[in-house]
Amino acid sequence: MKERAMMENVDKSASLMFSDHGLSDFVISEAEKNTMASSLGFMELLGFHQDSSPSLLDVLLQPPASNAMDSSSEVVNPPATPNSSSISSASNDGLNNNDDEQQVKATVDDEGVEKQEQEEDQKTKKRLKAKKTNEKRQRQPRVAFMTKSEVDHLEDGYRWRKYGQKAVKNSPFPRSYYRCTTASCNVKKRVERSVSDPSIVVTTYEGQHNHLSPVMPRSILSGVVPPPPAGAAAAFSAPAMPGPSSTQHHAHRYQQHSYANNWSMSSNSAVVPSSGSINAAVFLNKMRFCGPGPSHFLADHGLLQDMVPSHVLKEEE
DNA sequence: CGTTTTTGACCTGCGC
DNA sequence: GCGCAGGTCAAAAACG
Repeated sequence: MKERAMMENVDKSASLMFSDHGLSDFVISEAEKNTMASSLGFMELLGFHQDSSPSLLDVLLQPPASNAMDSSSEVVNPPATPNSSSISSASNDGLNNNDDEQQVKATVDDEGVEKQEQEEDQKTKKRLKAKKTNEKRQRQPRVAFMTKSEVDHLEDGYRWRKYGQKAVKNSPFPRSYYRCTTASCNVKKRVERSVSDPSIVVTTYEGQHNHLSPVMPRSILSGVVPPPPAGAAAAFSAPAMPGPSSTQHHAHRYQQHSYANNWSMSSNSAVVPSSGSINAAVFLNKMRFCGPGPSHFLADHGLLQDMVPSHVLKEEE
């Protein structure tokens, strides 16, 4: 049932993507902008677009402080997730009332408690040390895209390990945090559902894979794949179709996604037609060729055949 | 039994 | 300084 509904939605879907690779000229609808802003915390994008101030590249490459978070609104929706209780950190009152109990424990098991405290201290110090050594946590350029999908975690050819989930302000849907499971690869991605259209999954990649996709089909790996371009789009340096691997159980629910009917890419003017029938993995595979210059674009080797120039799309409308 | 997910706690940065 | 929201950690639970 749900799947059929999905299929019906596919063609009229308006998913969208933006990257830091030459997207200074990117065009999205008002509704999409709102969705993006609320879903991703890229509030700056709105201003950026309307004022035609700095390019998206500039926005995304800004120092962490400016675009890392969205803390603008004051409305707090009750999170609809089981772990929402994590927000209750402010309510220490009840805990403090246990002072008596704690004192008794202290007299009975003084040493144990002390040990525990010491351990916790050490843990905290460890954390602080680790963070100090990293100094200002460097935030990598990010790439976000929206995909119409029933499943939250879209298969993109890489293996991800979930390391966190948070309730998102103004959204009933939680945001999940994933890290690439490959050692020494610190690519992360965030996955959340769009507030305005729950059938849309917003995936934000951060960082750059330093390895090939573990489930990359040979046909894609061989020859066609040049070294990944620098920057966030390389996070998808070798995305794979959700092929006949162990990931197929995801794949069968992984709809054919269409992409923004208004999506453009700087001078390349590439737009994925809304009637397109490529899925996210293929789309990402295309993206990796959309580097700084036209040469990247032309390096498509046919993979971009279902992208059409924006003017063509407009004529069709 | 190894790997992944869940989830409460904690940290950081920002705005007021 | 405080509160809030985003992001991360890590122990425990769940899973294959």
